[in-house]
Amino acid sequence: MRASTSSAAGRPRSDLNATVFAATLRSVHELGYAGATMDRIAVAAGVAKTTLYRRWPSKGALIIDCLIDAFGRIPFEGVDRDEVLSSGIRWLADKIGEPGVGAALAGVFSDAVNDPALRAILASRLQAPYRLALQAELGEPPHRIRLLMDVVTGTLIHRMGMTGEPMADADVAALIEMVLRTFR
Amino acid sequence: MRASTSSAAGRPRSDLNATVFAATLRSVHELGYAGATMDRIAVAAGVAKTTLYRRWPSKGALIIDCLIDAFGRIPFEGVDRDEVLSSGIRWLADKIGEPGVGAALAGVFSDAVNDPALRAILASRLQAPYRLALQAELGEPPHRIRLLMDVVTGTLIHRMGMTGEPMADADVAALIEMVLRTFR
DNA sequence: TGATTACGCTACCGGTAGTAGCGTAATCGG
DNA sequence: CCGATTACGCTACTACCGGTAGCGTAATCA
Repeated sequence: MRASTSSAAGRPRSDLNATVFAATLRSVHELGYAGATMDRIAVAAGVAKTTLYRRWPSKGALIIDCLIDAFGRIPFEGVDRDEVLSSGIRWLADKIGEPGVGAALAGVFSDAVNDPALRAILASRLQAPYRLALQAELGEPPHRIRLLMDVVTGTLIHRMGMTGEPMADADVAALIEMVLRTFR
Repeated sequence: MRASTSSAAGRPRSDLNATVFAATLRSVHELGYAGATMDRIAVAAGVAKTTLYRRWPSKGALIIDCLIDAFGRIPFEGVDRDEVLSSGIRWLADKIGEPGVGAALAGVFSDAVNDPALRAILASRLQAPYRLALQAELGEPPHRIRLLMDVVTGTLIHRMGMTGEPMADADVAALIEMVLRTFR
């Protein structure tokens, strides 16, 4: 018996998720979210556009999968709540500062504002895991976690969107200070 | 001598800014930011699409002017900093909760993320006046005001974008509480 | 009345997300 | 080795949107 994830018959999918994700972030970094068209991403990945649509139902879904891959899991570090919170916020700020990640997040977020289907994917696949992990780690009620995520993510994205640059370290420190006063 | 704003010759512009702004917010409210196309806004306003483009250079510019009109000036209320801050945050939350305003703001914000020209308009025409007013009212250094606006606006938009609904009063109160702990 | 400017209308361009269909390549079980 | 099956590349296509060009007409002023 073969591994259950591999179907028995037919040509297997070539292993190009990593290639596509890298090409996606690179395209977004160089051309912006709107400029990173599906055609260009396909060319950058050395893949046919139709192949992208065989694997992801829409551009938004591709970007979200790309972001899930880019973010990974939160590395909870530290012993007390202060350290966990501040390291988590710094981790998110750093990730958003990586080339393409912040712009991709802001772009797909804004697409999701008026696309309920995409919003559902974004909320369930990208945000929910972190919400649950934070809830388990901090032991706060759900609405507190929601507010925490709105404040941290919203602030970082807003800065990125208004300036085009990720938030500077000094301001991240001020944000941490502010959050700690409420959630410590 | 005539009023300096009225040029001497030619057919005068008909007074339809208010009509267009109302039609814009209505369209965004009913169809979302992406669904509110320039064609539809024109039809909703009873105006030709070319007339819109004679007055606004782009859809984003129209939305921004519409938002400037919708927001107006901050009504600073209260005697001490606590009252000024909390009433200001509540005012912004209420405005964002008005039909179409939140979606329009989120939509144009996301357009601006990857359109530097639009971002410049957004920053200078919509955000700067409030930044200066807050600076004068609170007497805080510029980077503190920037952080304050990122936190408040970012949080409200993020909630709106992730849920499709404006932030509930209880959470607005919690946001105010949090901001006051840092900026009081 | 003539010059000037704004408006409505139709038609158009360039570009983007997403789809259809075909030939071909890669893998399986027999 | 062979047929079935599935994935891939490619070309062509649709539908839609932001934005523009050009023309006839309406409104205003000198």
